[in-house]
Amino acid sequence: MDMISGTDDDCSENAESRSKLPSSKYKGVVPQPNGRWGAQIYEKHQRVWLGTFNDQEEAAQVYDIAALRFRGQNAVTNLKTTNDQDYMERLFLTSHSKNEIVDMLRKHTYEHELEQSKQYYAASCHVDLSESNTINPFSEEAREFLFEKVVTPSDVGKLNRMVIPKQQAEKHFAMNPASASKGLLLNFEDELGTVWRLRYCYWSSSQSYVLTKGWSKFVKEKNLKAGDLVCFWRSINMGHAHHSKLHIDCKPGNGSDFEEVQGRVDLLDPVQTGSVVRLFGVNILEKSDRLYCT
DNA sequence: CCTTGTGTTGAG
DNA sequence: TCAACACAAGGG
Repeated sequence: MDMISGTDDDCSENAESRSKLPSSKYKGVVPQPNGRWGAQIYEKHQRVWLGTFNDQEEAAQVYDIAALRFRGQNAVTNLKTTNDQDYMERLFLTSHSKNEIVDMLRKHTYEHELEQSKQYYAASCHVDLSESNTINPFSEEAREFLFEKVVTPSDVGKLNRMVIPKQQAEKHFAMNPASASKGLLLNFEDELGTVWRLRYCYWSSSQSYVLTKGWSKFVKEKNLKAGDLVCFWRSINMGHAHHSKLHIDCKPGNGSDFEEVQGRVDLLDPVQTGSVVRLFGVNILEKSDRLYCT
């Protein structure tokens, strides 16, 4: 019934050393002359070789990982269900360059590195979100911190908008007068690679810059609360000099209500008391440039 | 040697 | 963008 590409039945090794190689049922998986399996993915008219493996499933799995890294969460995969939300793995994938992922796959060290990172995330609670003006040496992209805001009750309320502090808006999101009334549609990518399309416009009545359409969805899905931080940054793709992407990330505030938070002078000064942040379901304490578990 | 993975082509 | 095929490069 289940004749899986006759590894043992159709090519009975006769004098016909030239028999056809068995095809794989998996995408991105190709047979090798010695009976092993190669994995490959194409990008930009070019093949990217992912290595050779003993069995199809292993090769297919490798293809899947590459596909998720190269093409995002909507990639067509063999075995991996894109639904199973492995937060850690997605973060792991998006925080490594394609070359790094490919190297791991070729050297068969991906699973190990992933586990290593999971341990690291859980143990040290380190994450490189919202680090200012830094370049991640493991990424192909340089990141430029723009600004962050502690969201107000009205930002997460029924007004379905977030006010961007005027100074920040004019500095980082310059908008020509023509677009002001209509606004601009901006794409922001979050740390998981999800793209949020937000309308950015100027409200002359209140003389303020705001994110409107799409914002309430962001608030809802990220479960943003007053006092939480929203961070904006820009990545510059080193390969294509002129392409930069906008990014948005958020993290919980320090657990107090917004009113309490407002009363605290040292809210944004981690040196003073350290702020508690929940990451991966763990409360962590932020001190200087490193994060520690509480 | 044997294995990898590139060159290449043609189908979709 | 993809797999099929042939075979040269490369390492032990």
